[in-house]
Amino acid sequence: MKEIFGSPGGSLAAKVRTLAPSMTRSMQRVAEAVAGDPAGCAALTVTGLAELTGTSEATVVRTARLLGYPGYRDLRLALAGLAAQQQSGRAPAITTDIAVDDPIADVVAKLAYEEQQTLADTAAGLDTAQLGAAVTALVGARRTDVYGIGASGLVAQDLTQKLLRIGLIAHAHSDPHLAVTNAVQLRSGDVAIAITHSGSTGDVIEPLRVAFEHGATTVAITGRPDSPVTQYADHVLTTSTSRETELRPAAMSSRTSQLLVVDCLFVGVAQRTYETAAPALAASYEALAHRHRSTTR
Amino acid sequence: MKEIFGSPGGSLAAKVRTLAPSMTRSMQRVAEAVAGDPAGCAALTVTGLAELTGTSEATVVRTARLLGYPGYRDLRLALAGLAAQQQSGRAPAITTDIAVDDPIADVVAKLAYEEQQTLADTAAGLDTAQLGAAVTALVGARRTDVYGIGASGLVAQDLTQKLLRIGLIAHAHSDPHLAVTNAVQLRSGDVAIAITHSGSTGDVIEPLRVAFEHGATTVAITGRPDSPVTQYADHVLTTSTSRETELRPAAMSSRTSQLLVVDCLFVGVAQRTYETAAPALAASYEALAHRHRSTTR
DNA sequence: TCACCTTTGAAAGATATTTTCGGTTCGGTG
DNA sequence: CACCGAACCGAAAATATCTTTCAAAGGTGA
Repeated sequence: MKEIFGSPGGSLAAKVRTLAPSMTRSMQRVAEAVAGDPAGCAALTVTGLAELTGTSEATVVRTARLLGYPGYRDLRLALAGLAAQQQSGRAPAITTDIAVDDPIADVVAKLAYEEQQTLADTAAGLDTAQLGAAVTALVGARRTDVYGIGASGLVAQDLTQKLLRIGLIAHAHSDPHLAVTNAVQLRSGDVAIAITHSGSTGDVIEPLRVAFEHGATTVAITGRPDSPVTQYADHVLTTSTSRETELRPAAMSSRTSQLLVVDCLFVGVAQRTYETAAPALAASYEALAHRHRSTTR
Repeated sequence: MKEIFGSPGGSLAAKVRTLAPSMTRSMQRVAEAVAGDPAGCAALTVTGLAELTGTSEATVVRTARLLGYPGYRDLRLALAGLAAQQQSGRAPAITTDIAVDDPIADVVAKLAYEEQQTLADTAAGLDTAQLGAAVTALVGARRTDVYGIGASGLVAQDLTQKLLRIGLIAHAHSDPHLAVTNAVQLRSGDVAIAITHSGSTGDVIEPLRVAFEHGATTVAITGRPDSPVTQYADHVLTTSTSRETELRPAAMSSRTSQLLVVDCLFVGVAQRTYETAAPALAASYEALAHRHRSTTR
């Protein structure tokens, strides 16, 4: 029963134990060092390992051979692999909240992890039928107004910027008065989108209501599918709500979630209007090129 | 279309993407080979890899250096580690680009996956020392100016909003003239942050340069660590660059990446100023409460 | 077009690995 | 106790691999 080396993680230590009896004293010293600290040994050259174990290069090579490798070089590569595996094994230790005294590296890891989680949740919870309907509405719209305030306002602008780039007519409003004033102009065939995490931001609901009553197709992007904003929404796109912690305000994850939804809308629209969207994207890219100092070689 | 990139090999693929622009043609060939097949390349000697990529040993070594290793030997060890990880680790999860005729559900899944990847890459590539230094500068700053244009402008605003919420004095500028005008006011102890994916946006570099020359501590958040903007930056925070596809403009992933960096800055600052930040966050939360109708139906 | 700078690979130089080979140790034997 | 042979070991030579140098090729801007 011979095993294929390379795949099993702990096979090296086992192999050392098995073969130890047939090893000479100095070879055992080498094997021991290797089994004891794969990562450390992977960083050493033959000479280094020979010195560490108080033996010679020749012995190290002999040991490597006995362990089944063509030479020390290959043993070393295997050790590096082993070390990496070991390391990755103890990676998922980032389940706790961010603490005040977390080192900065942990903060990065935890934030990244949490945002990834948020994305996964959002994708899983998004109703693709509603999304498709919203895309259809956008594609056929004469004009599109997007309402959002605070952090959601930035998302609204993001969506607007993107839609403009593919030739749609879109405006973002963060001023409630102007938003309502503009909403009055909307009529059937137009689209109004409200972005609010809580779903209860009056300043955003109001323009959506007006748009709704004027016959526009209305979309709500919210984390609360049962909130007030949805009563005026033809289509509701639900963002995920992750628990809020003291150092990580809800705004952070809701933003991530909202942006994913907005990206989906954008790509959906771009797909459906590919004929015009593709050249438009290319054109806007071109137009920006001269704003960048040329650094490309 | 082009090649079907397998699952990205950890952060190496990301590093390759980030550094690709600053590579010469033949170095790119090498980098591509390495990123595409870490396991295969780990089995090759310098000469072998040089032949495989149709280049010379010298070029291979140069590439290894650029990727951050002292030489090819070390790159090779890293590759072996990567290969082992990849093999034992999770399923390949191969993704193809978003196609024009992808059903909407696929679009959601692919976008979510790619953004998650972007987050992981960003976290892996972020220099925590630089991040820590930037946080320290922010904590001690009299005032902070943030420059960003287009999509990056929204990120700038996001950062500003957050910093304001914990009591720091911060302004976002997307008007180049006003940005410069304000930059002149900055002096030692102040902080200026430039956000630009390409690193070559003149309108953002200019105010940073002015701030730099007036003695402010300057930070650049960019996807191109070797771009012009970095010459005026005391601290450089690198965002990840994922490959751009027709339906997924670079702006999308760079935004995700930038936001993570910005969040890290924010949380870092909040940690260090916990005594004042915590009540400030609570207060702003309170202040908003009455803007939300309490109707949870 | 020319001058200048970048990129590149061939080959020299430096390291690391493998092999060779002779000395040493140890156990047995006369 | 001296001797012998086999296994063990490491110094150093031989080889393979990696790194550096340098000059030619290729490109760029004036």
